[in-house]
Amino acid sequence: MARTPVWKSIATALTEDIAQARYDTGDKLPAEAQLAARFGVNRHTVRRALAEMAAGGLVHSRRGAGVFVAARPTDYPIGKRVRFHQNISKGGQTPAKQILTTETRAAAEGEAAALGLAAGDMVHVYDGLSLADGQPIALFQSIFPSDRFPGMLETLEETQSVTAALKRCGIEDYTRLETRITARQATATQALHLRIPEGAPILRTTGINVDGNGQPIEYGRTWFAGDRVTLTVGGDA
Amino acid sequence: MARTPVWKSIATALTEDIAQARYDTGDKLPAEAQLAARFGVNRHTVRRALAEMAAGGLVHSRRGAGVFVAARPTDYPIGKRVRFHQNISKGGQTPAKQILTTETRAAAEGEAAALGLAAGDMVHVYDGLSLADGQPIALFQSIFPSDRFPGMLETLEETQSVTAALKRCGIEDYTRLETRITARQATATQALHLRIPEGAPILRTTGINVDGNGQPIEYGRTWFAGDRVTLTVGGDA
DNA sequence: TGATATTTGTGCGTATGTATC
DNA sequence: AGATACATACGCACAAATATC
Repeated sequence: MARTPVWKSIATALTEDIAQARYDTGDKLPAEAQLAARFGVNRHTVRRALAEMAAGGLVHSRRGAGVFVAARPTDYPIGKRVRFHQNISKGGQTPAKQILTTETRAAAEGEAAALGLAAGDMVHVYDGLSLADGQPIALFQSIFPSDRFPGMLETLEETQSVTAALKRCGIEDYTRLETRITARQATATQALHLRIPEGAPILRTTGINVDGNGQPIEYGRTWFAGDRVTLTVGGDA
Repeated sequence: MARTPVWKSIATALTEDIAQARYDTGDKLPAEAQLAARFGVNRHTVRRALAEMAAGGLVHSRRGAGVFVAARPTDYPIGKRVRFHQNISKGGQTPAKQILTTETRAAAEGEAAALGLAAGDMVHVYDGLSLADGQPIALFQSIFPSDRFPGMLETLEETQSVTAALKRCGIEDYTRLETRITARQATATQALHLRIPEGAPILRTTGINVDGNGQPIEYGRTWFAGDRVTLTVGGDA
């Protein structure tokens, strides 16, 4: 078996340092020469690690000045009420969304099952990109029964907010039944959107949101950039 | 109503076979030609069924080798009470643990902070491997304040159970404060223990367990093989 | 303002192990 | 087995941008 490249372990070590807030956002990392000394390697090897982290958007360097922490991993609470806008704002970051596609089509088998629909029933599909402080955090796909929310897509394109769109459809509140989490590797398209290297770790969550009567109203899948997000369970859930 | 396609019934028949453990994980299914004979259909029809199952992740095929039963992802509930033995048994699988190392040493900075200790206080460290149905699913490290649980390591080595060891130390119940989840890539050593390719996606969770008075008693980190585990939040949490 | 030290960016050369043809 | 390509890692030198006194 091939052993892990030194530059990769250095990258994870530094990533860990940043995640554990040993370096804060905006802080300058030690100079490359110092890091090379600390890890006992050549400066090139440190540079390879920093390049990887820069590709992931974790740091950025300024010639003559130093290497700076671009972003600390965002905390994203998972619980009964999952609201993107709230989650990001509460962490002191600025949330934003980009619509990739919206369409209305027949539900696939798994989608229909999740929403309690019959196979072939129509659904609204909302593909998008979530950002925090301008940096892409996650790709998501939200699926709604179109029977129940006929004119929903227009509101969604206006406000980009699931909560707002559902509210206009008469849903005052909704809660998350269950969230399922697995780890995957980024495909080429995912990597492109999230601006991470291909094959980088991805947190995939799937969840079903229900209205007050326990009726499923949204089947959502989200692919988080693993380096930039920490999902949290409990605490304030 | 159109009657179900033949390929679909074949897919469900084979899925049933796998669910009833007639074929175990990792087993090779009979060759497509043999399956075609068994079901009395053309090989193309069998292939359509296998394609559906492969899309669902149930099997995967290797050209020239055969079609193999993919490991069924283990559901692992994350919530207030996280118990490895319970979690695995409830899913109908057989839990097991392997001790890798146990030691008592001074706490690192982050560990001390998590447990509410002073820097340099002594802690018990328990490194191990968790298995379900004989297949490794996670590496873990549990850290306990040694002041409070002096003779804990012996019990731990006997029973391999955190819950049992804590019980013998007078802790009847404990709950999880918060769980933090990120995605990483497997290092060489992790890959070796978990028997996954290096760089494969890993789910890393960190959590703090507290006693009835909210006093931290365990700081635990776990690295799940992302392909083999689905963390679930809510539902029965 | 201006000289100087620091720090990143770039280029070239060398060596080694691994995978592939 | 041999040839070839590729990734990793080290070492040295210098250019360019920035910080500091």
